[in-house]
Amino acid sequence: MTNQLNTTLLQWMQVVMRHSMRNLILFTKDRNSSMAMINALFRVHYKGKCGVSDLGDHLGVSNAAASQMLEKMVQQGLVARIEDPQDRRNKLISLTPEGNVLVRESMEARQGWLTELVDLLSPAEQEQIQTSLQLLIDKTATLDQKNI
Amino acid sequence: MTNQLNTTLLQWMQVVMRHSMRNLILFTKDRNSSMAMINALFRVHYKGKCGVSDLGDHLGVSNAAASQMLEKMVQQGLVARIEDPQDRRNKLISLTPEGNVLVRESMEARQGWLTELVDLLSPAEQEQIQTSLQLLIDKTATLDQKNI
DNA sequence: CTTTATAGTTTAGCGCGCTTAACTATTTAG
DNA sequence: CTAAATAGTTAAGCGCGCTAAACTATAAAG
Repeated sequence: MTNQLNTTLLQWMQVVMRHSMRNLILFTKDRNSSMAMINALFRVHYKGKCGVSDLGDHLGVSNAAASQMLEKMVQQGLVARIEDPQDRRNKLISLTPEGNVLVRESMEARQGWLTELVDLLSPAEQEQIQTSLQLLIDKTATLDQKNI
Repeated sequence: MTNQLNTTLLQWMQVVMRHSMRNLILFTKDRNSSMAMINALFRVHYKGKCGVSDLGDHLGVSNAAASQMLEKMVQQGLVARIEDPQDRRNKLISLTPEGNVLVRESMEARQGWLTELVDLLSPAEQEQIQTSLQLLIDKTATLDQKNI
């Protein structure tokens, strides 16, 4: 808990936050989007198909709000909303190609400083960090499998 | 640009995003705050004293909007707003102790999964990652000094 | 000094996103 | 077959945060 790596991770998150958050906010403004929409896109991107209320729960809003937001996103062509053949009360939300593009672009919008950062590192340093991050990514994946 | 580390960093950012963003959104709701406020707090936390319009520029809103937001934050006791003795047209925004607490808590709100993640790592792995992240943090600091 | 520029505040008005509540459609339970 | 439960949509209303514009106060320039 008072682990040293924990502290370092938190510091690193602060650095990431400081550099990326502003870009993300400006990005959502630029694209007539919102934090909630981007977050929903990421959720669908990761989970695959989602229900309307499921997304609402995830964002901490009512299913009415989620339904309204998704209607907008459908009109913008970011997601598809099709009836679940198994249970026709459900709607399955999935990403369209445009939605996938927006997910990628929202990442790239925050990425600018990262390429500058990488340029400051020697090849050896890059390789070491590469290995470390890959480890974190893999371990997070196993963590996620437990927690659904 | 098509660097491998770059790709990995982007992947890692995606992981961080997926796990932290929802918590942050829920955190701002819980505290009667907003992404803009949290972002402003982080800016002041990092830069020290800021002007009103400076913060508005940073968030991509008018100085009127910034002034209104800061008025709210002053009332909430998150920031102090004092006249610059050097140029009395300026107001200097700084964090109060409460503001500092909120910065820290907003980090901790996103941290939950990180401690779980660390628990999955062996001491050797932890040390390697620790070193790598510290390197990233240090290099970012030198990067920031150039870009003000 | 007077003029112009700069920093911030205040006000009015507008649009957006949320909630509640009523409604439709489908499925499950009795 | 009817009643209850579940998933989603729609409509009305409300509050919040934004902008534009007018305003105050201070500083810099002519």
